[in-house]
Amino acid sequence: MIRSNELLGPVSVDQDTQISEVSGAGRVTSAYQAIREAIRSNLFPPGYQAAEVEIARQLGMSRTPVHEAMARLQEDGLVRILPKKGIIILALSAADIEDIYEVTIALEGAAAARISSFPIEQREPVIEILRQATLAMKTALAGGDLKAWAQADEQFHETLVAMCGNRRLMRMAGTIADQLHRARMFTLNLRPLPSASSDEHFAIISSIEKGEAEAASRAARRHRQHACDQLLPLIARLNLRNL
Amino acid sequence: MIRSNELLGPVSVDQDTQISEVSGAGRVTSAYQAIREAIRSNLFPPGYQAAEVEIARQLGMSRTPVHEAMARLQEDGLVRILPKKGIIILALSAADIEDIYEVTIALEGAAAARISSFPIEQREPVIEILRQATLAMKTALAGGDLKAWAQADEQFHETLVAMCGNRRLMRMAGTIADQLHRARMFTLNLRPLPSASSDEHFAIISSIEKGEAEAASRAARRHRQHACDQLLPLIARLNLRNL
DNA sequence: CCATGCTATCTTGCATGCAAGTAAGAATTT
DNA sequence: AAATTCTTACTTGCATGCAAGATAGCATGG
Repeated sequence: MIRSNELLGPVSVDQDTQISEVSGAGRVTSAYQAIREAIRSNLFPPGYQAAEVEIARQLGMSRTPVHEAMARLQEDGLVRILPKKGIIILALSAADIEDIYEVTIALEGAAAARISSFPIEQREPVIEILRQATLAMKTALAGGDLKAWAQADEQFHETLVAMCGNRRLMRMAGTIADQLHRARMFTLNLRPLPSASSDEHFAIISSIEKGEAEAASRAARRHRQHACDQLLPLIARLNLRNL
Repeated sequence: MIRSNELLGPVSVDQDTQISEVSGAGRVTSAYQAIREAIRSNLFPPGYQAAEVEIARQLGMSRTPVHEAMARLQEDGLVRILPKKGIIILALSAADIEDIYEVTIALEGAAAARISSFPIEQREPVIEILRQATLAMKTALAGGDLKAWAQADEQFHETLVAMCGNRRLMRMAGTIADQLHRARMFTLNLRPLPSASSDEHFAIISSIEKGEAEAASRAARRHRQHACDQLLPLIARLNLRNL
């Protein structure tokens, strides 16, 4: 059983092992974001078993906010609360990834469609950001900087949902996007160079520019579907469980 | 300001005003479901201002589970927690309805596509349920029983997402569907008879039966889009704020 | 040596207590 | 009478206390 001390530092410096606190609205939000980031960045890897009181200590707060944050994280599908036993960071199975992609495909498709139906003066700045991000992808790929490529790619997709104006969609997509992040980072250097991505992005941008909502939706969905089709066999073949 | 006593009963029987408790996993879930149902059924109408302690009393539990349930309900967009002031049941604006429909359209489209890609032996029973629900809609409509029609319609859509096998999608769609429920019930007798719905449902069923995922997705999306296009002008025209 | 039962400990679930912030209304002043 | 200040009651946010369940390890009996 993996315990916190083995991962966050030796016992002797236990008093110092604190994950960075995020100042925000309340302690619950603070805990939620901090834990989430810890999971996203793999500081809390899948299988990591934590106790509320331990995380609370690391965050410098009582169990209550951590308890509430964990409930939210379980809702998000990131952790599993085993009653009277503890909290375990969940791994993502291949089936999970497929489900997550399916939802992402649906939501991003809707976001692309919505942006396409904006008036031109509202579409213009969005298109500019999307284009910049895609160009950054191209240059990063040309320079062999996969990490920069991934970052630019994420910015493209984040922009797509962040700019669509539908808050519920944004929240849902955001929640789900974090879960993909880990899987994508893990397989980043394992998969073939994603050279087609830029073109697919440009296809999405082009449809948005022309105001063709249905085409933009389809292009966005096709793009994510391709990514999913590339990622899934990799995970299955390598029998990657720790995502 | 609307207070609980005015809505849930006179003061003299305060000790008896309890909203039905749902036995389940824990008190948090119990509170969540009970409050959610109270909102859904308009027992807690929009604008209703509640205090944690009051609801806790009605549910026969302490503030803590109610507090956590309320946090979830705020996440769901059903209530707003005003710090140090109270909890207010939110109304749905026309823009909210539009956003909700947009997400529903995306998710149900994905669900329909997924079901279409099932092997035939798995598709068969789903199709049967969908067909039954649609037939029930037809007979209800013929008999002028709008309430039965709405129930059958909801069953159709619930089945679509419940059977798709993607839990994340199910949860998201479920959360959002509840928010539509109120609006649909309010406008049920105000809108023209939804005679086209059955045919659109049959179109969805047909595509699923043929295993045409993309067609099923499109049919499902078009159907919900039509419903949205019918509902929104009504809400705007009647200046309905209390949804 | 192995199996079985017991105990000590660790876990969450929830109730309660306390602090801090808000608003409404009473009391006071102009 | 009107405006202003102060008090008081009520709200959530969070810490803490306590109970109940689960587990691991030890002791005990075979």
